[in-house]
Amino acid sequence: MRRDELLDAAECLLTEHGTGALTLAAVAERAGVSKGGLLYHFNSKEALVRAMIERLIADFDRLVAQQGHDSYGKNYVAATFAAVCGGQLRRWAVVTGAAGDPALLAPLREALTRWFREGLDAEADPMTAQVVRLACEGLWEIATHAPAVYTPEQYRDLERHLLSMLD
Amino acid sequence: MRRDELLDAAECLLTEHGTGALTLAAVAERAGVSKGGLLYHFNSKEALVRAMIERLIADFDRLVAQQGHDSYGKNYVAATFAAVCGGQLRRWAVVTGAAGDPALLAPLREALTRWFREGLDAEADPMTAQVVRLACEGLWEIATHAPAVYTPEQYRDLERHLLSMLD
DNA sequence: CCTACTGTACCGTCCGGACGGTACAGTGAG
DNA sequence: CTCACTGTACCGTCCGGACGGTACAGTAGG
Repeated sequence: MRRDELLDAAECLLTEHGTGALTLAAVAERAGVSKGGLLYHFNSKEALVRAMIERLIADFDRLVAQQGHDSYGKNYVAATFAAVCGGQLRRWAVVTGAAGDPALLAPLREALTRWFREGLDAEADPMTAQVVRLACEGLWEIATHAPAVYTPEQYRDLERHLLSMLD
Repeated sequence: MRRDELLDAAECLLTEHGTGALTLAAVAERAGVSKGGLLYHFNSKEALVRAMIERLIADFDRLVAQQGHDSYGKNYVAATFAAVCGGQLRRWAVVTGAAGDPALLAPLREALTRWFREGLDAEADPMTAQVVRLACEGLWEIATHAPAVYTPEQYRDLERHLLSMLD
């Protein structure tokens, strides 16, 4: 699908040069496509950003589902580390892209609420489970903005520790 | 200081209508000032955003220093909850404003690293201390994007719990 | 007389979006 | 086999508008 390559190009621009660089012309050039070609797939800039948000949510849901633990909470932790350590840090970038118009963030807000509530009743210690999920959120922030804070080994230790907190 | 009112106006626009609404004309109008008057204080849009970032960092540092606990970690937790529960959620908005150019975020990245490392050696259980700080980061995210997740009482419980984790 | 503005008029640039046209790979009728 | 037609995937150009920034004349307060 050429569509995905266009979304990739948009994400790259966002992560590398910020929202100011996210123009239709720049995305098109990055993807090796003309501006007209880009607008064929996404008939407005808003549609492009919306698609980025939707793909982001779908990808993470898929990642959670792929983990093989025995609770949603643990799968969520594992998916977070898989994404963060795998260098898939586009989340922040995509979100800033959508920050131009708060309405575009609505699907993400909804997803965030879902990620936070799902399977919480099944947890043995709800308070600890919440702390773990909050820590996962925080991890995104740190990995994106202050990656020097943790080494790969520390990430592994942290993951193990968070998973053990859910036992 | 009139300068602060201008920064307030810019933050309001950012939180309410997103980065797309942050134009010099709009900020001036919101603050009841002419565009010329705004440019008298901040001679470019970049300078305005930079000032917002700097004020954000300085304010949070002050808030941490105002807390009366016996460790930096606890003061950090208390300051986070004070800011989040007090409705001071401009952090996210300000950051998106600066996301137009990643270079503007450098001071914030530095502050984030500092907030994360300061007093970590003095903690009895470093791993737990890190989890607590990560959870604080996550709290910003949740409070900003999914405020319905927690009631005021849950915030209080969560704060008490995080503080107790540092004992 | 200086500081802190106001107000207006304006410029150059950039950006989103619209539009018309092109190439080409099917596909189904006869 | 072929001709007509359809849908997909683009290209190149153009325009209106918004935005950042400049310039400058004026003014009210201390």
